[in-house]
Parts: sequence; structure tokens; C-alpha cells
Amino acid sequence: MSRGVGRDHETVRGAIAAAACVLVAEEGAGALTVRRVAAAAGVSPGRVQHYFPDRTALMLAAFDSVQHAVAAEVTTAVGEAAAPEQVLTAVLRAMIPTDDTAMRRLRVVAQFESLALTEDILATRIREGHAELLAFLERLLESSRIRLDSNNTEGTLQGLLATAEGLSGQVLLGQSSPDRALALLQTSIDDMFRGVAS
Amino acid sequence: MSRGVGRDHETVRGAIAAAACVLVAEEGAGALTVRRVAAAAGVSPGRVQHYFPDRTALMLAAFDSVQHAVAAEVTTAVGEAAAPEQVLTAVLRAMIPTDDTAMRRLRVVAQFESLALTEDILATRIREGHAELLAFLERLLESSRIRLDSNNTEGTLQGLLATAEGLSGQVLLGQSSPDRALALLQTSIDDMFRGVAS
DNA sequence: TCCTAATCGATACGAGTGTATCGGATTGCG
DNA sequence: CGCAATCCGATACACTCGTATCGATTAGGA
Repeated sequence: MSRGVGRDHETVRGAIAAAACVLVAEEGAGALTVRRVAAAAGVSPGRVQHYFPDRTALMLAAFDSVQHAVAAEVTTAVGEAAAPEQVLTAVLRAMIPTDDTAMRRLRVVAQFESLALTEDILATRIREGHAELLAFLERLLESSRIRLDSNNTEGTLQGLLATAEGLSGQVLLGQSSPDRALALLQTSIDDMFRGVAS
Repeated sequence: MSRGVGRDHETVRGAIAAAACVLVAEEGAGALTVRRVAAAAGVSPGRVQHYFPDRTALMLAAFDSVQHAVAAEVTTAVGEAAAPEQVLTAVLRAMIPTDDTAMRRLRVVAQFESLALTEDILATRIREGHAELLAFLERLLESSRIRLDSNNTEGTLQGLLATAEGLSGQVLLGQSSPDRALALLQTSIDDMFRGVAS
């Protein structure tokens, strides 16, 4: 079934999008090209063109691919945690790249974030994902017995997310080691829980 | 003196680099092109080519241009502050875009940071600038009477810088308003100084 | 004055881009 | 067994890109 109507459309699309992500991770967003992606996926340019009408569709598919990968990563990290504090810690730690695969994934995310400064569609999607994550963590903490001393759960969470994102950027740029970033992140988390009755 | 040897080389170079920054701010790093920059600077492509041997030189000049602009901004912000705590606060607040010009400037910085994930020369320069800023703030706090409770000045500062960078990214992506980001940043700074005898 | 070096506009070339289009291959259905 | 729908490889076209190159212009020293 290498041709014809029997092809599993979504599988092929996903494979091409995944190859596009690898390409972006290694060569930057500028390499997001029909022909380059085709070469990276080991596929003819015509095939890529068949599954994606234009360059924007290819870009959005690649973005969805990383976003789903990140969501899956977060989900498994959450699955292993029990208490709400552990869930929060796991989610935030997942934003710091420690191994090669996480490094690549977060490099792709960083590339798309800078693309989003120009492409409004990407900015919207990133905002939605960010708001979703924030709401999830907010529900998590509010449904538990945890109450933050600042009486401002959303603000504190947003600050924590900003810290994690900043540390992630530092690691990606080689300004900080993953271990150091994780330690600093843990300090911020501990500060947040300080003086809180669980 | 529109031609000939009498031209002020550095002035022309600077003007072209500044125009390149405006272009990057408005259209992203992908617009960093000889012809586009020439058009943005109101200059013939040949002139740009004359002052910059290749695209990399143009990119580095544009990067230096923003870096100097940021340094100047920080310097004036520091000049208005008296106490070391105020200096630190001023530096960190300068990383959050509040008006249009700061917005544009930080957009350019963000674009170059994502470019640095691919271009090693940029990564090196950013690391150097970051280390320099960190060392400056460290000296500032250590030479003053301020001692951090965590007994880990560098780590705390790095965490604070990460928070500011993360908040800056949130503002750039429209996930947070400048005022909100400034408030969250202030909270982080206050937490840092909590329990510290000045 | 004139001549050398700097400046710069214009043009050209090859590579790479997005996209349109065509034709053959393949498959599942009637 | 057709046959229509899908799949996809190939090609073409009009662009933009970086870069090389040439010639004209200009300024300042000899």
C-alpha cells in the first residue's frame, strides 16, 4: 500500500510533521522548507506538497507536532506524581531540558515562539496553550488543600512559569547547566510553598 | 560628501545596522536580507554590500546595534538610581517592555536569541553579555551592605534574571500585560530582599 | 592639477524558494 | 474487470536570495 487511496493520511502527515520538527531543532526555523522537510523525512517534495497545501500549513502541522509531544511529556510526568505539589513540580521540571530529546523538543518550541512574534496564528495558539496550562495548574492547587500565602494563586503561578521559561532559555543558550537550572527552579518552588499549610 | 574617501564609515555602518534592527523587529529574523535592509535604510543594495562583506557581518552588526541600545538603556536606568537595590530593580525592570520602543528593542533581542540556537557566534556573544550583566549585579550587591539570606548571591541573581526574561517573553507574546509583568517581577524582587538587613 | 584610493550603483549568475500543474501509478469499489 | 478517486513524482515558472564583478563617481594628498 505505497500508493492509492488506502494510505493512512494522518500517519503520513504526522511523520512529515515530526521530520519537520527534527529539522527545526537542528537547523532553525529558517530550514522549514518544503524541499528540506521532504529530504529530512526521506520523501519526495511532491508528497509533502500533496499533504500540505502551502508552507503555512506545514508550519502549523510542525507546531502541533511539538505541542502534542510536550503535552504527552507533561501528561506522563503528571501521571507519576501523586500529590498536587509533586504534579506542579513535575510540570515545571519538564520545562527544563535535561536530556537530548528534551533539548531538541524545547529548541523547537523556542524557535516557534520567536516565529510567533511575526506570525499571528502561532501567537494565538501559543497563548491558548499557555492559558490552558495555567488554568490546569490553578485548578490543581485550588482543588487541593494548598493555599498560597500571597492569596494570589494565578499570579504566583504565572511568575513560576516565567521563571521556568527563563531558566529553560538559559539552558538552551548554554548560559546555565540543566542541573543548576533545576536547582534554581526548585528554590523558586520552595519559596512559593514557604509558610503554606498543606 | 556623498561619495569618496571622506565618508564617515562608522556612521553609515551604524545607520544601516539600525535600519536592520527595525526590520527584524517588524518582520522577524527571516527578513535580515541585504536587499530588504537596503530598502529599509533607504539605500542602494550595493552600498549595504560595500559596508558588509556578507550576510553574517550584517547580522552581527545588527546584533551589536541592539546590544548597545540595551546597554545604553540600562546605563541610563542605573544612572537615575541611587541605592544598590534600586539599581537592581531598575535593571530588571528594563527587561520588561512597557512602551513601543522597548517593545521593538526586546523583540529584536528575542529574535536574535532564537537565531543563536543555530548560529554559534551569536550564542557566544549573548553568553558573554549575560555573564557580564550577572557579574555587574553580583559586584553591586556584594560591594553594598546587602547580604542575601540564601547566602548564594549568584544563584539568586540568576533566578531573578530568568524570571525577568520569562516575564519579558510573556509580554512579547501577549500572554501578560506589561503592568502585570512588572508587578510579578516586583514580587520576586521583594521576596529576594525579604529578611535581609540592608 | 592629477592620480590614487575609497565609495557605491548596477548588473549578472547560480542556487533555492513557494506554488501550479500534469501525468502516471495504485487502490478499493461496483 | 473496469473505473473513479486518490496518491504522488516530476517538471516548470516566477520569484528572492547571496555574492561577484564592473564601471562610474568622488575626495584628498602629491
